[in-house]
Amino acid sequence: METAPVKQRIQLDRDAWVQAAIEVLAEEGVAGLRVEVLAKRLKVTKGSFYWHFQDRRDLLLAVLHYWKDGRIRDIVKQTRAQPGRELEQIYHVIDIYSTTRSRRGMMIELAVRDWARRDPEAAAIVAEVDDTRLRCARNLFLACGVPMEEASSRCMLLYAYVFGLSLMVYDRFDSDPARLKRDIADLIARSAAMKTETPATAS
Amino acid sequence: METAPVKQRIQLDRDAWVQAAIEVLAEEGVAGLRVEVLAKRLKVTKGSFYWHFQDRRDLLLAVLHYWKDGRIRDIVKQTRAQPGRELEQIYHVIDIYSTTRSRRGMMIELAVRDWARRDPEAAAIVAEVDDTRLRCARNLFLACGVPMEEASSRCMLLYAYVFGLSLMVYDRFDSDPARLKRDIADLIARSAAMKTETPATAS
DNA sequence: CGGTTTCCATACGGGATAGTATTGACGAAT
DNA sequence: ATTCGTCAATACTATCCCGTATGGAAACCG
Repeated sequence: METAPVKQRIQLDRDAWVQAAIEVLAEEGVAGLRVEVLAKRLKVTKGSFYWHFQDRRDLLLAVLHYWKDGRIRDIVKQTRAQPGRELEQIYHVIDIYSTTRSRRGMMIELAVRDWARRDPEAAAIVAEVDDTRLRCARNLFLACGVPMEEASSRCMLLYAYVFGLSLMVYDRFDSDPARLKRDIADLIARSAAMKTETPATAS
Repeated sequence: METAPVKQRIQLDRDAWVQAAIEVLAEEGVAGLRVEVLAKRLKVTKGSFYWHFQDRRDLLLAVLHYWKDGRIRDIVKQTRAQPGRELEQIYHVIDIYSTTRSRRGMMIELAVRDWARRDPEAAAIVAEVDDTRLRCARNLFLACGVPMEEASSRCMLLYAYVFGLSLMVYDRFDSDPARLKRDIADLIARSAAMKTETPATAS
């Protein structure tokens, strides 16, 4: 399980810093992502950090690109459906984002998006990810027989919903959040234009 | 237009600080809300601040409550419809939040929600606001003849959508965002259970 | 084995910020 | 006019943090 028999280093590399940075990002947001804090977490000093990175900004950009690559990899995987099971896959995508299961991923997602509201470079990365996501999801709708414009509307609604949902605090509102989410998934996914009428609710 | 003929003070009071704080909050987020920065913006020094507030936390809580009151006031106003025009009002609510017109308000909204992700007190405030909003919006759906559970789903979808939308960067995705938003509004507002079939798209 | 490279520790300067303590200015009441 | 209460300026301490400079240890190379 060693990375390489020759040249095994127990030392930190750029990637280790980026990984830890993403952890902090999820917990504290970009504002809490300080190099000395990060160094303490990795049990080294800044001396190490400034060896691997030019400055703080350098780390932030690395985090951004690391996140982007991971997201896009996941997206294409999640939106690849066996022919005929596209609707099922749509439900699956909604489910992935709206459950507490992927809490960590959503925390990172929200931290990056908040970051992007004030940082053009982060905004550009989010734009790429969103574009990919929307196109992939739209293809699923198209494969279900939904016309282009409606497919666009529905996939946009889908992603806006899942991100917005994790910004809300709705404990007091509904006693059965599971039912709520199921019904909302139907509102998003079910189109009159669809081939399948009563889809097996992919759970 | 004077506040009071007697006792007019040109000096700062708590409220002036809170107002300015919300301005900074919109621009920089909670993390950027520092007392010295705020003081500079108001052209005074911290000496003034610590007279009006116990500490930074004191200001933050004041901001939170000020925001809550304003939100709830707006919500009840926005969701009050003349009988028979409830559907129109639903479209209006969607419109309010999804246009760039109310950009400032949305920036504050997002800043508070990001804040709430790490601060229990902020989360409690957001919970109150969300609960009020959801119930008010649900009443609109109910008034349209939509059954309870569907009304719950649709109003939740409504708010999650508008917040999520302002987190996304979709410039490249669609060439006609106006049409997109219109169609999505239809997906959210239009129910099979509705009395009115083809509502005049309140623009 | 000695030199070189790689990675990290330490020490330092400088800036931003929270909070306190003290003083000062100004208007209002007596 | 004197006094008092209100609000703000100044000065100071203590942190936290970025970035740099420099030295040191361990691995690697010849």
